[in-house]
Amino acid sequence: MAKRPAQPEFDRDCQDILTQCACEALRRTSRTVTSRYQENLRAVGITAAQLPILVAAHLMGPVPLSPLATQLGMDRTTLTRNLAGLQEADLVSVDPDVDRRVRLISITPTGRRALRRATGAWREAQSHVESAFGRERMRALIGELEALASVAAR
Amino acid sequence: MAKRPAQPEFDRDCQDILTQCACEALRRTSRTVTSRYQENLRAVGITAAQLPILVAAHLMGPVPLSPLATQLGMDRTTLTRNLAGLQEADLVSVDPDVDRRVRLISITPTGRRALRRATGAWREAQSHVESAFGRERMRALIGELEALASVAAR
DNA sequence: CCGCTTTACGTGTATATACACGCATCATGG
DNA sequence: CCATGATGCGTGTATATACACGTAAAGCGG
Repeated sequence: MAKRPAQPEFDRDCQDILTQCACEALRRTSRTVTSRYQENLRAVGITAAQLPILVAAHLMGPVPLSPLATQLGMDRTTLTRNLAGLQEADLVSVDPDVDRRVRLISITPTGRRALRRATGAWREAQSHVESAFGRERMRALIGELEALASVAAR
Repeated sequence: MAKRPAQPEFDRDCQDILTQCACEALRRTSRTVTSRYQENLRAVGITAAQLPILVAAHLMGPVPLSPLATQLGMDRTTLTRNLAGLQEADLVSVDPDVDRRVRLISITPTGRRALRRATGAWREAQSHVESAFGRERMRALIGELEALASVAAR
């Protein structure tokens, strides 16, 4: 029986999805790198997703949920869910605002102590990666990631 | 009362975690870019995480689960869970091997048809990003991501 | 052939992510 | 004031991710 006509376009797309797709490359690298950092954070008892939330809560003081989510580039509802765990562990507090629609996020004293230990663990992981990959090279890469995010943002 | 002694190291780390951390930059960009691609794939009925699995199953023929997970740079158990949905939708099949420990993954005819429609939707998203970000620039970025993943891999 | 190790995999559990939908509160024009 | 639209959030649901642990099968030395 005769073979189907070749569809070089389709085959090329399939290859490209594994080797040239920005989404897939990001997701894959994200998985791998997250594991590395998370390994260090495990001893501190916080996750790779919680660390930036804790930091932002520390730096932005009492801040409404939505601006915090925007700052972190994550969905508002994702932040709501992630905050539940941090609140449970008494690392952040969620308080009412004068505007009663708003919930103000802030870091707690316990959270600040955890953050101090976390930054140490984080710097270890960061240093390892910087050493192996190159400090300036990583700065450049992160700059490109920000640029790509800007392009992809709506 | 006297202010606590400044801890410039801690404050710098906090800033760095938001602006210089490879993990956070990757996770954030990954979220944003995934949304963009997923938006296009929605019409096809598959997710951004499912697409590379479908492609790899297509290209690697009947392949054991673990090598497939390695190829995709994801945890073996994550792939198991993700395959459940694809199997449910009859896009991939999971069959026994002569070695009865092994489960062989392959794409189904239905999966191949879905993949054809998906590649079209994917190329649209990919083209948009390439246009806005620069084709060669994106190639370079993806190369750097692969290099970083190699560094972070154990 | 048998016991031990190694390999390939699934499951329980926990967290992460985000869309669709709905609710309460605020602001504003009349 | 008050109706109406805009704003800020939570919840239901579905998927994604991976660690810890357990199980079955294969390999292997004796």
